[in-house]
Amino acid sequence: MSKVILHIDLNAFFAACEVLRDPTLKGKPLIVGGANRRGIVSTASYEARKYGIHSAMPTYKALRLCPNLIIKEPDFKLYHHYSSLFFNYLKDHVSPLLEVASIDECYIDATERLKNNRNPIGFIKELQQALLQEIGLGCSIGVAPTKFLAKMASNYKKPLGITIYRRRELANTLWKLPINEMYGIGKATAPRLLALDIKTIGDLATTEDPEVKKLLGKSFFTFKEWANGRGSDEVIAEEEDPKSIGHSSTFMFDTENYEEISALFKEMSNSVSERAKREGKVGLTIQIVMRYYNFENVNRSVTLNKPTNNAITIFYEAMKLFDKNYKDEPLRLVGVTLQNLSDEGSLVEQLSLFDDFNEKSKTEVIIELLNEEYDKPPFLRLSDLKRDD
DNA sequence: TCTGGGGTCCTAGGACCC
DNA sequence: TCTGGGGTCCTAGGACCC
Repeated sequence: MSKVILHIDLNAFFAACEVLRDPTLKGKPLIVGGANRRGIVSTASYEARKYGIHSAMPTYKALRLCPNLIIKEPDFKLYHHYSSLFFNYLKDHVSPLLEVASIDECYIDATERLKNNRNPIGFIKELQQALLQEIGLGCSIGVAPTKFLAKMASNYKKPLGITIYRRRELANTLWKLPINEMYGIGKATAPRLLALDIKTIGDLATTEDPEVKKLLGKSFFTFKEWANGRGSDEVIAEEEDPKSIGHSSTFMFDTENYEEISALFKEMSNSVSERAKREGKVGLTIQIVMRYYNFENVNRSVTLNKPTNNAITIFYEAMKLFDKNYKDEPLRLVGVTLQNLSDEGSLVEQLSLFDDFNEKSKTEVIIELLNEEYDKPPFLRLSDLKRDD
């Protein structure tokens, strides 16, 4: 028995929130994004899109396209507020069987809710209107028997679209779309599929070409199932535990300055620690990312003996990774991520505090204490001190 | 004046164990 | 002599999504 899955996607969500806070912005070209020299557009209002402005475009380019563009720096507290209103409204009025897909989109299993409804499309139209009138948010809704099809359907018409994908009509609907519009196929894979003569989603749905299988690996079967209407229809209401907690930041200007770099590592480590503590998580693995001036990314990670969310430990391990791996070239971004997360206070974490002193060399502990005491970026490199003496 | 920041998942090689 | 094969963990890189 087929289910009725809805995918609901808020239109230009961040920009819409800004308009709700300041109604004088309504109808004006507006973006939410970075306002500094390295900022990019996160969301463009539909008025701004008329100028050719779109997400991921550098802000200075957007400004060139539309000199009287209004720029708002992101305010995630505001967005989370409206996001919660949106999800709660849907849980109350459609079904609690709601899966959050991101801050501005979700899946709902509406099978039960629509079972005895003689006019399900009418219900969905009214829902869309109600979200607009009562919360002030426009959305596009996809209706289909699987999550993938619902997602593709909501994407088909924006803003304020309602699109239905039925299994028996796929060959005349979904399959006609160009391959780059398929969820999961991005800018690296699309051209390679085109080179293998896979031009549409229908081409992928029906191919058995071994070259295509080789290119997509395990995903080949997943994508084929999706495109043929046999993807998952399980809407999972529980929110999942985060698998990693990370922060990264781009320098205003590329830098090779050790003090500047370590100061940013410290700031990122502190943010990671704070958030991990707030969420009651500890992590076993600490990863850093260094992005060089030429966009080359280098990741390095280390797995500890015991999980942590301590700011000093995270910072210290991050700097050790940095010292060991940094090649003296200008950096544009650094980041710190805590991985391999578990719940704080779980058994694994209850190991003796004395382990700190057994597992670390005296030098390491001294550096930690110094940094703790003065609460400033440690301009000490580990190699500046002699080990274990 | 090129290109943010938050994530998840997959692949592939090497270490290590049995 | 000069060599197996499976499983798991760790690490690094990359694709993709919002």
